[in-house]
Amino acid sequence: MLKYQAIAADIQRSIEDGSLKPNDKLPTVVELCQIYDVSKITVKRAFDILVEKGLIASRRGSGTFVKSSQDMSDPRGTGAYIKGDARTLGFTRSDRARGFTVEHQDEGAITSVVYDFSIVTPPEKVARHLGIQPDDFTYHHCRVRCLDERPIVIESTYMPLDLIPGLKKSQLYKSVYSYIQETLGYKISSFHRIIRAVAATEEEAERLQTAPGTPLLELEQIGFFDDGTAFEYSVSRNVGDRAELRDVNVV
Amino acid sequence: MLKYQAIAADIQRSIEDGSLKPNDKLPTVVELCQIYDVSKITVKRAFDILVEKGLIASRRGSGTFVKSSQDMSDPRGTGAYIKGDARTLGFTRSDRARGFTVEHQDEGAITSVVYDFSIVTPPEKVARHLGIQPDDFTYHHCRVRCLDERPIVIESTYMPLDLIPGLKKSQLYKSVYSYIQETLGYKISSFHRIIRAVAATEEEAERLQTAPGTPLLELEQIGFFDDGTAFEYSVSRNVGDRAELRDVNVV
DNA sequence: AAGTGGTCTAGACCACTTC
DNA sequence: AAGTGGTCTAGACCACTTC
Repeated sequence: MLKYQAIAADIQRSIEDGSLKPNDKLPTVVELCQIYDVSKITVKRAFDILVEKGLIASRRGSGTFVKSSQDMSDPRGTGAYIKGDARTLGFTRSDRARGFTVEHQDEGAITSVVYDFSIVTPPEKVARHLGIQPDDFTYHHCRVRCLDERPIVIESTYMPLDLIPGLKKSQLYKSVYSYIQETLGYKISSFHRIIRAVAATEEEAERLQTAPGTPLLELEQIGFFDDGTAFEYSVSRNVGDRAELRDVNVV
Repeated sequence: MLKYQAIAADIQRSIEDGSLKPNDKLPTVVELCQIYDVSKITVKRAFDILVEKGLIASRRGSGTFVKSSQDMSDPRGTGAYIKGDARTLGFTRSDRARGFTVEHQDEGAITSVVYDFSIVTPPEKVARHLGIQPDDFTYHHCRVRCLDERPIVIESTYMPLDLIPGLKKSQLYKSVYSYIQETLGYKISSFHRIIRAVAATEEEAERLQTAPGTPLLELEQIGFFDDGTAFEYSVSRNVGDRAELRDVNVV
């Protein structure tokens, strides 16, 4: 682990276990340089991570402070939410405050129903977003993911065949991302997303065990490897009252 | 403007005007150091900005490349969308590709209808999120914002009275954020958000000129000054087929 | 072996806040 | 005047890719 990540993780731990309380002043940058035996720029990068997470705020001339707790976790008791970076984790659910999330795939509470898994030529729009030709083959799969037997989201995903050889239906019941990252060794680096509210169609309503017209949170998304290659185009629709998306937005 | 920001802006300009095309290789870090007469870490920070925006990707050992264009602007032709950081800009609409947005308040196309502007004691939940006591006074306002006469979003906002003296109803027809930043001199630094899909109530439907039950994109949001003080709690509900939210998510 | 980007140092210099 | 965080340098060292 890199030094600035280690320092950020260490400070985050102090905040989460209560040794640093809301509005507490952190040690100064120079003190932290001595404590961790690093240079200023390394402490600054650690701060950047925690500012990005919404945990601290710095004031030039006066110091760096723990933000007053803004515990927005699971306010409607839905028991499930999607974090900002949830797509890399696969499906997640709320674990504790501060938006910290953990995978629960091994606990058996999260299940998938696969409605389609095939190799097709993609729609023109999908081909364009993936940067491939319309006659290049892609995997297409459609699945519903459930938390404790309750359908949460229906996803439709396209991935270029060339990029991801050997994908099998059985992987769809687990995390496709871990297959890509661990088995194939690619590094997923970013997602471009558009978020909308839409009404459930009849088919979606049936598969999601809800009524047609029910509000769904739609995520249209393109995933990229760290070399900038688009590896995935996906549209997922989450049942409005069973999922939500969290975000920390630094200006 | 800081050096790394200037370099990032310069490279972004080259990408947008086509001098750098998708998949083109940028000059190496060392070359850019010479071109701009800066050190490596400054070039790296410029790269970080552009990676964050989804414009470039670096590959250790081989170079830095322009991402293949992922033009997702206004795919449904709604003519209006909310960018990731739109809340600081106030209400915005699509201007060009790559998610670049501009304010259009001076063109008269964006209008507001204010349904309520009063000083009240906040609900318990709001007080908690703002870090104030339930008997501390807050401004409360509810308004509908329209693009070309068409209602897009209904907002309900609470702001602590103590923090923002002198707010008048007339400001609500312009941007409250510019009042806070320019007139009062505070610096807005971040927002915590939860995004959901919900159904329009009868009252909302009437004010938004749509049908009850229509899917709305809800943003529940807390805004912070750069010293970590929460200055705003707001819930806004955007008509599903008239607005969308964009996002670039770096893992 | 040569070239690439990423991390990190030790310290200069600056803007801003506090006293 | 002293203390705070933010930017930036010049360069070392490293991990990785390309040839």
